[in-house]
Amino acid sequence: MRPSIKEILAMKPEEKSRTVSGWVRTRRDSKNVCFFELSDGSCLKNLQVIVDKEKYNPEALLSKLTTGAGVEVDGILVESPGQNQPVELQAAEIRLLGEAPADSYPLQKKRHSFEFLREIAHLRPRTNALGAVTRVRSAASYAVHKFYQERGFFYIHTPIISASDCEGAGEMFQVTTLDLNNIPKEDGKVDYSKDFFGKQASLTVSGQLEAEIYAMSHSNVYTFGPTFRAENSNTARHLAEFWMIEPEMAFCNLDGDMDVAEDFIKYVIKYVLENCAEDMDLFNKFIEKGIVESLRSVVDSDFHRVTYTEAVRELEKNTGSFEFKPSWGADLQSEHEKFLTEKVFGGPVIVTDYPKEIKAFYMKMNDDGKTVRAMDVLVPRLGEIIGGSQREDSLDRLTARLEEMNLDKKDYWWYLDLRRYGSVPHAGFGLGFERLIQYLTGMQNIRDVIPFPRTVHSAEF
RNA sequence: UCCCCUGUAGCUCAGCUGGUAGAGCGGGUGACUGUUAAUCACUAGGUCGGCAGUUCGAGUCUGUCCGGGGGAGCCA
Repeated sequence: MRPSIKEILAMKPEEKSRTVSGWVRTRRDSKNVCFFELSDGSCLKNLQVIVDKEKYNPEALLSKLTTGAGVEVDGILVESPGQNQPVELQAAEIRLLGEAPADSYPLQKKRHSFEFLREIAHLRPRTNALGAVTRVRSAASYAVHKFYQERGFFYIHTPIISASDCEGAGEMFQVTTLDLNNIPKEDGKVDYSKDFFGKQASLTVSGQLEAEIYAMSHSNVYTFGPTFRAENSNTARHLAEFWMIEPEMAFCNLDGDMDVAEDFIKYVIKYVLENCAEDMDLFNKFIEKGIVESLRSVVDSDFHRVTYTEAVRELEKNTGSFEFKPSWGADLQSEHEKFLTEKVFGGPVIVTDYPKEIKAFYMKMNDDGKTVRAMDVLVPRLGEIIGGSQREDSLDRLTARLEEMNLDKKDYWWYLDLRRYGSVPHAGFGLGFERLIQYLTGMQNIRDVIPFPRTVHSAEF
């Protein structure tokens, strides 16, 4: 393989000729020289190529070196007299591989709005910002695996298609091979015995319950895969298809859960700051001023930890600044979460021990009988980035909770078996990967941190 | 799903109380000490989101549909 532009930019000037390939980002022309910059996506910076027209002047070809064109250049890497780059390529021969006619190519050498770029998601990774997001997302993915693998966690592939009917974490996308124009029915209801799986099936909304199975055999496990929610939500932080990381730890209580969550977020931040410095600099300058400094301080300080009850008490001191009055028993509003992270604590906050009524059936009950061992990690700008809990490991209490919430025990037979055989304390959480990328980059809309966003009424590309 | 804002040139927008359209950038052409958001000059681009209505006259007012954005809820 030919060296990437990232590698070439780190090289010293050399005598022999080399070949560089990439796409033209910008061109500047004057009488005797022509400059154009090449990108191959390997880094934010471009390689400047200079054509000395007195030595080499393929006029017809130069006019086609417009933004977006794919080219191959033979030349010598020389020291650059310019200010912005240590080296540049002195072109000896240029081959146009694929032109990009300037009168129709949508990307121009100017700033574009993210809204516009979303409409051309097939071309937007060629821009500086989206290109940087792409590299940061890749680095963060690697850091996720690295963090868990270094700690002896096993990566579990939980199913994408779920027929277990007990996830209940949100509206689900149904998966079917039935002919929707001619649905088989029995007693007026859909006859799912005729469907592919012989029962109703959906895309997963969480891998947690299956991850718990493996936590009960391999102690520490994690999942990292796509997740689907058919909610009709229309915000800058929701997707119908998103990626979620869900660790699950046996012999672990809520405190251990919080420790892992905090270490995990800090680890990924640190990894990205160290390995994507150039891209982070772009976000720091143009997307969210000061983000690098604020992320650094997050790495160097402890997350604040408060109980739900304490948080509500804190909010009640400032009732005046809210549209919705905080009150014990009600879920925290977005404005409350923002207030806690941005005004009260000025950084990430972990809120624990929520009222059982506003949390899922599987969370471990506290001795007070009113609250559960839940925790949400809230961060500035975004709000909730992690939701987790210690799981109820008592068969009796879990059964009682199912009954209280009118859920059918039969649907949870294998989940209850985990409490019937060798049940031990365990805990875990779910982290929305795109929200983490938003947090890292400062990108305001979640649709711009995933290559192909799926949202209500939108599944283009 | 609810509330608010918005839809004018390829892009980002201006267009006051109704009189059939402008800028910057981008494109093209030319000029130009090696430029780097290059610079300078000239130039071509628009059934003003769709439909219907009020009016002598609608980009501008009304209704409606479609698209986009922000906030809320649901959550990760």
